[in-house]
Amino acid sequence: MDCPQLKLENQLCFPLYAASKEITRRYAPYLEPLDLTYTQYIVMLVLWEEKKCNVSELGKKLFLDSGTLTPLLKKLEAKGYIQRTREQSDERCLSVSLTAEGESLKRKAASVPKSMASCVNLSEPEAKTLYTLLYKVLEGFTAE
Amino acid sequence: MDCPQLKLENQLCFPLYAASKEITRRYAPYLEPLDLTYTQYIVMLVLWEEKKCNVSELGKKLFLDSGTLTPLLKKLEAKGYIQRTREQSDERCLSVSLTAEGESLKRKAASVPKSMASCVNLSEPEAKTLYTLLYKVLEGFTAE
DNA sequence: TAAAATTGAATTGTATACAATTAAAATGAA
DNA sequence: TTCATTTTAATTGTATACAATTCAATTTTA
Repeated sequence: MDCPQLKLENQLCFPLYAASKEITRRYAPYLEPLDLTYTQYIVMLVLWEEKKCNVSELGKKLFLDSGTLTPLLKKLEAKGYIQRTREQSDERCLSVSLTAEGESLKRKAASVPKSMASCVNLSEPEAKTLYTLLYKVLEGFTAE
Repeated sequence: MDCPQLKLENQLCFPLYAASKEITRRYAPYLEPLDLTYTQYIVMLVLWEEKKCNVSELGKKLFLDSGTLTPLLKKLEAKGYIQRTREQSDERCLSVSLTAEGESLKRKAASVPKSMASCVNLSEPEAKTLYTLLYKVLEGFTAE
């Protein structure tokens, strides 16, 4: 059995998987001064934009479920970056919002994207193409 | 603070992270009949090509370390797909090779790539471009 | 309106991931 | 040749991920 389609080099999934992991790993040194992991960082990105968000909204935006988010949000709360409160109007919903400390952390994070961009060896147009193709893959999925 | 560079939509890392996770997740139904997870599957891809490989070689090819591979390889051994033996010439090295059952699993796996490709909503040239850009990112990293 | 269905988080269980450390084996230098 | 160094896996500890289940709150329906 030759099966060229089973060769690692013929998979599209693999460089996607490997590149994603490598990028996440290389974020760590830049995120460590903020006391954030990569996943915690993208949650903070949403909150810096939205100010307030419940768990299911976070999950939809970030492709994460409550099994991942619940413990992660408890950690962010323990660090003092966010508050978790039940919504008055619907006690099922957990509302997540920034503390003053969480808000001020945004200033320290401002330099992270530039530092990371310099790690990725792509030209601006290449990066844009990659971005577009990745979103096309994602949207092709959500279409189901 | 406006900080456009901190918006989720301006990150290249995020669609990479999300698309990778989604693809991995969508492999599961196709891999379940093989009793393989995604990571176990890519280990098998290497072994179907190489026949024999030690842990550090696997790690280099797949961007995984021994902390991930050691327990994963023990599971593949427990399933009866691989053998783990110390090399005669250097007892530090653990040689991983296919059993007859692991080898014959290749036949059942042959249809997986085509099934997955149909999940990804890209034209052939788009997929090729994506592939090339992802490897460029990966190679830019290994250059350090 | 009371029961059924749905929704939103939390919990449980399994499987990665990776940093840091450990331990054994092999190599190299004095 | 002996001891320090290096190499290779394994182990430990922390942090995701996600499927499946549970549980409480809300909504829908008969």
